[in-house]
This record gives sequence, C-alpha cells and structure tokens, in this order.
Amino acid sequence: MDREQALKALSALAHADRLDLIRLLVRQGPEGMAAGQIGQALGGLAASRLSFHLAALEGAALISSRKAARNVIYAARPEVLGGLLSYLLHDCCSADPRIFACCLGHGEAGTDKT
Amino acid sequence: MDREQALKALSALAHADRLDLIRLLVRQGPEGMAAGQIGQALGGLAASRLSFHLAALEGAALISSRKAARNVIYAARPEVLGGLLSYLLHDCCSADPRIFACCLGHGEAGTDKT
DNA sequence: TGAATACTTCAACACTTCATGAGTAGTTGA
DNA sequence: TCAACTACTCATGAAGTGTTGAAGTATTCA
Repeated sequence: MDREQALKALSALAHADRLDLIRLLVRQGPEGMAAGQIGQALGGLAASRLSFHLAALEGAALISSRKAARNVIYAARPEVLGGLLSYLLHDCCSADPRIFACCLGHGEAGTDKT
Repeated sequence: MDREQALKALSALAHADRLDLIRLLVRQGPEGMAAGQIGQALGGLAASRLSFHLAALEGAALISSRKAARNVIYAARPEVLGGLLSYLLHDCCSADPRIFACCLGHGEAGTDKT
C-alpha cells in the first residue's frame, strides 16, 4: 500500500458510521451482507446516507460489492485493511518496538488515564 | 482506546502533511524536535500551517509538546499510535486472522494489482 | 529597553464533506 | 405491462477543514 491509498483509507475510516460498517462487514466474513440488511443492522440508517458511506469505503478499496439478483452484497476486504495497518506500522511508524508492543498486546495498551 | 478517540486519531492521520509529521516524529524518538526544525524538515512548510497541523495531532493525543526556552519541542506518543492500531485490529476488525496475517507480514501484503 | 527569534492565533476565503429528500434504474413476479 | 422491491444518484444547504498572511505572545540577548 502506498501513501495515497493509505490516506484514502484513513479518510474513509474517520467517520463513526463507516467504522461501524467496517466492523459489521469484517464480522460478516467473505459472504458479506446486502445493503438493506446493513442499513437495518446499523439501526435504520437512511438509504442514501448508507449508500454514500458504502461508496466512500469502496472508493478506498476497503470493501467490495457484487450484485446478487436485486440485492447488492458488500464484503470487507481484509487484505486491504491489513495492508493499511501494515503501512501504518512499518512504513509510517518505522516498526517502532514501542508501537509494536502496544499494538500486539491485546486491547487497552496505551490508554493510560490522563 | 475508545471509539471517539480512535475517530479523532484517524481524522488527524488522514492528511498528507500530518502523516509526514508523524513519520518524522516517530523516527525522532522521545527527544522530539522543535517546531522550526520540523518545518524545515518538511520542506519549509508555512509556520501557521505547521502549527495548525501540529495542533490537530496534539488534539488527537498522537503527539505531545513541551517548551524549551524559546522553542516548542514536539514528540510522537508511540503508546497512543499503538493503541490506535490495537483498536483497529482487535476491536474493529475482531482480530480477524486474515487481517493479522497482512498486518504482521512486512510491508506489501494486500497490495495486489487490480 | 528594544530588536530578533520562535511559535501561535486570528480572520477571511475556498474547498470538501455530510445529511436529507426526491427522483431514477434494474429486478422480480403476477 | 404493471406494481413492488432494492438500491443508487442527484441537488441542496449546513457544517467542517485547510491555506494564507497579518497580528499577537513569549523568550532571549545586546
């Protein structure tokens, strides 16, 4: 992954709805989920709004879509998500051991109370 | 790290100048770097623009600052960067093994030509 | 004290992003 | 063909982001 693609991906992820979308689709696995179902799962997100955010994620290559009859099925692209994390960790953060430690240790590393 | 903080951090990172800033400051280590030096290292970024972006990164807790005489020294906060990566990997991507694989394998995983 | 240095803050402007509702396009089954 | 269904696109306006240059604040030194 290059810088341009990483920036696109970061912009795409920097929105609450889209982060929820990714979380949902990653859990859904390769089968993916129809747009209508996604909208319901996210608490009845307006269709146009959902479409807007799905397009943003697809534009950043974080998800893919395929048609199935009258539905459009969306699925996460784990290799691109992994590529983004890899870029941040290796290219951007120089594989800094302090960052590695926080990242690999599960969960709450780095959330000291301040 | 919680969702709000992760969103702040993602927004902060989703800009070319700020990604360059982080890269530079991570490499610089705990000693950090004075604002003026940073501006020079980034090719003579206008002072007000640099200040704006540094404030954005500090607002997202990705960097810290301290005064030293007439300089302001900025340094990356690797534990917060690690916390963000950890959040994305564990909370958001459910520690999906496909993402783990791309993320930990160095570099170019997930950048297949399409 | 006054000039020089190092940064930050402010106001103005251009640009982008986002939410909303209305309209459009493709698929299915009667 | 028509109605129902599913999803996308477009126009609009509000809100947010980024750049610029000028002004302001704090520190140092002669």
